[in-house]
Amino acid sequence: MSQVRVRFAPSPTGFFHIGSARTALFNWLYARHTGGVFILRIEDTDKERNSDEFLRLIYDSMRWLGLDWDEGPNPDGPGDRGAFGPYRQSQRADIYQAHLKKLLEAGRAYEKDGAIWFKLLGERYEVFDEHRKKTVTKVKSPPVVIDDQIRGKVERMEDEDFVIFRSDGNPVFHFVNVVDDITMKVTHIIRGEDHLSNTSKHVRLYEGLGAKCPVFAHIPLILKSPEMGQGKMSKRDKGALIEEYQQRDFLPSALVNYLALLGWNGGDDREKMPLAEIVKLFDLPGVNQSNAKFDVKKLAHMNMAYLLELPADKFEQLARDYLAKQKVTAALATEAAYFRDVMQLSQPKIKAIDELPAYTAYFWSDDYPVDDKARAKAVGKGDPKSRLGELIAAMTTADFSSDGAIEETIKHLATAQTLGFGDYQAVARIAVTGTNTGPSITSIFRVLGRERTLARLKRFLASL
RNA sequence: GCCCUCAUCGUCUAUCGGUUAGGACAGGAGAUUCUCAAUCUUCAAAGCGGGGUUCGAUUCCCCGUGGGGGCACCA
Repeated sequence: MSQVRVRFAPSPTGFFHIGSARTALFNWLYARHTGGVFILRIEDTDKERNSDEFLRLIYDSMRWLGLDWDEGPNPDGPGDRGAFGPYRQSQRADIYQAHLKKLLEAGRAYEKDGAIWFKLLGERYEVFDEHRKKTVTKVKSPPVVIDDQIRGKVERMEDEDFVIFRSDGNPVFHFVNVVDDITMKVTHIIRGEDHLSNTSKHVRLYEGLGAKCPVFAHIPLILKSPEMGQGKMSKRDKGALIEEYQQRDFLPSALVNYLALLGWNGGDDREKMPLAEIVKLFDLPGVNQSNAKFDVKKLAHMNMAYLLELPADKFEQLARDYLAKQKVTAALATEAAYFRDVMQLSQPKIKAIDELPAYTAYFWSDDYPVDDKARAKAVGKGDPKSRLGELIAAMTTADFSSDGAIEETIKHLATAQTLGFGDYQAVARIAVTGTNTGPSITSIFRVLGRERTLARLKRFLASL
């Protein structure tokens, strides 16, 4: 069998969202699985709504997700890669004209009301359409049968001629889509189920143009999560844009893994899988038929799982970039070793990189926010003044070289006062971090060092 | 309104006629522990309804119901 050629064909008329990303991913996975070709085609025939900004966003999002294309526009400059270009519809006008000419000559297209219509084969009759409140011309023809790789056989009646060139001279989606797929030799069309009803038109166009139909595979749609409401996920929904996850520095590998699982499974219970494994297992029969609701929580969990196993130096770099982006300059100004220590404490504790600025604030400056509720709670029980006093005394001479040493010192102190470690931990934590959450108090002491730890403990004691 | 499509825990899903209906996220409880996470153990949680077919249906068929999509000189 000849090589698989699939395409992802977005139009730069809006933000790049989760649904588009998943369609792109499934096409990419199928190409990689079969050793085929993945084509990126830009459907920018709608001049009114196109923008370069959105085009840029498509390139950026695709590259961020790691969905590299074998053929398509060159995102970094003019020109294309691939032998079947150009890959932007706005540059293919002559190709559409040539195909239109073919249809015209074959008597399969005609002009009416300034537009050009595709002519279906069969006996014509007039009927009044109640819903549209007008008389329409119908054509008697056998139903179109689509043999869909995911849906099975789908029958649909296509019984009205339809416009292929608007009166302004521009071709419509159905026409350019089919012409491009023919001329780019696309073998498998993997796209959202929202196109299933259009497919009968496309099949007729293939026939009209004397081309063989590709294999169709209509994948289920991604719906809003229950919190978002009802219906198909749209660009307006919160959490629907790829850009958002990119800005929050989610790990693309986690997002890709999550997206792959939305409507597909590899046949067993495994969910978290390396991309290579997904590529190996991915196939069209493994794709579900029912729509899936997007679950932000599960995505967050996936991201955490990937974050946890990230090599420390990668995490550190990611953190540095994010903190720079968020203009947390105090963090970037710290010594490399100190920065690394803080990151080592943070990596196992946070779920996403964007928690980092708040999670680590007290490491960068002595002027950090204090959680009043946590403060009241920590100070409200026992004898915080005495505990702080004892702690200051003990820490003045303590060994700060390891967590264990600090822990020993505090435990020793606690035993001497017939108290527990916790009696010191709570008040120490609020004193040096301003919060009641975070890494272990011993490691916070160690990383902050004796000077800062003592200064903060004293400052807090004085405020009581 | 017409056409297409889908239907298992709250959510994502496994099961390809015979299972104590499994896993994951979220939720509850517990363990661990210096807090919070993580981790481990554990609990609760599902076959939309009605007809068939069959010795036997979550699984196959039909009818409802419900969800989703499409019906443009948008893509």
